[in-house]
Amino acid sequence: MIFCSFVTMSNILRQHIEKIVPLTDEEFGIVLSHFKTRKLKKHQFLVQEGDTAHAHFDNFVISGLLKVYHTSDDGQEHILQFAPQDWWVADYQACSVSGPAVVNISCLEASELLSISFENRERLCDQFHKLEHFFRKKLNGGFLAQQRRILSMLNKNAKERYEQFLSLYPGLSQRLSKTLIASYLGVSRETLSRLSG
Amino acid sequence: MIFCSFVTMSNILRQHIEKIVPLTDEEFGIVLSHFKTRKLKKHQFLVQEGDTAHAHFDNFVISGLLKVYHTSDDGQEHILQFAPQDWWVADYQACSVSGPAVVNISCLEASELLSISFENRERLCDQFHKLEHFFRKKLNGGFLAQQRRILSMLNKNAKERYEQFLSLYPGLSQRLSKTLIASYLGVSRETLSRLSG
DNA sequence: CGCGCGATTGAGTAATTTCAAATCTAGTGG
DNA sequence: CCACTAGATTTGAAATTACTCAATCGCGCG
Repeated sequence: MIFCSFVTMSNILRQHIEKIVPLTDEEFGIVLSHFKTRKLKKHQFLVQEGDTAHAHFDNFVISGLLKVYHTSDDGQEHILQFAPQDWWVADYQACSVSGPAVVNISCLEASELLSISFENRERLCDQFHKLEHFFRKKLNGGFLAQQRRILSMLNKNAKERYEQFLSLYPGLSQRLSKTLIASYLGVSRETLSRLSG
Repeated sequence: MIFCSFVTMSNILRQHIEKIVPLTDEEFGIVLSHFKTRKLKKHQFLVQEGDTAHAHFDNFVISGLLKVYHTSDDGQEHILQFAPQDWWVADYQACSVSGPAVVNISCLEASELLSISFENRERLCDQFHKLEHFFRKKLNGGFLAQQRRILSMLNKNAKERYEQFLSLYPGLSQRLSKTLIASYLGVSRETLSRLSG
């Protein structure tokens, strides 16, 4: 695993934002100053259920892969989201309620992030209309993805959902164990195994 | 069914927005000028799958009740959202892709709406930072609700999902047939019937 | 080789669906 | 007031789907 330099990470973030809103050098400098870099190893936690500090609230993934999940009383993991490079990942629940985290976020691969606290993100949105626009557009994309997922859970059986997952995220499926995909799709790993053949 | 006057409808919208961002009279006047009122009867469609016009893209429900749903090939309805008074309802998919509508939206009760076109909404967001903020916050709430719903589909069995629905939306459940609730929860109406007893 | 981990397979069980029939309920007209 | 109808709900029974638990397989690695 090769790590990026700070300059490289900054450039990746800038390009990502500028797909939606253009920024001057000065503006981007200010934006960037609100972020911190983080490097996490495989299996390390970004957020654990019950955490009360939101210093690393919203996270842009430069490299690596994370999972957002909830553990039910019987110990089963239910995956809400995978977050590969170029995605944002957060405990979105904690943001509005600003109580303790209700989900876990951990690394499936060693990962590099640019993290921003909840307060800093809101400050940026206040200060730069452009950034409020950027975050709204991003959120809109996430909303649509979730809506599609809900529809596929209402609509499709396990096999169809699996095929849809493979075609939606072809690169991702190779980096995930079938067990992980199963707990994203909402089926047992045994059932998924019987489907693939 | 008693209809509201235009002034009453305006006030409801203003109060709704001002829960998040304060507005001057002048600002609200401009905002309001981007909306149109609509009255729809029970069973009438706001959006039908395949519609290409987005003149009534985003809709604030003053009174009544609507459902957003998708019909699968075998004719089954799958409900993505119910929209009672004080909620927003849109074919969110159509907004980003701006292609034809992929869902149906129809009235379960006679309804009064304040509708805004996609273009007008984006114009408002451009013109007033406050409104971009407002819509981001609203979207965030919707995102969280969807995330909770996904989790409950991964997490809970039919009975638990039903009980959660009843406790989350106590007022709504009385206005909905069990068939409708079933197709929101993703179970057959027969199964839901067996659970309630 | 032998260990560990993920994936697969088998068998029995539980939950849900499907299709059909019966019941209930609200509204209508005689 | 009563009969009648349409729609929604409930119930029954068989079929399907997915789950659980246990055993086995396959593979990379020390």
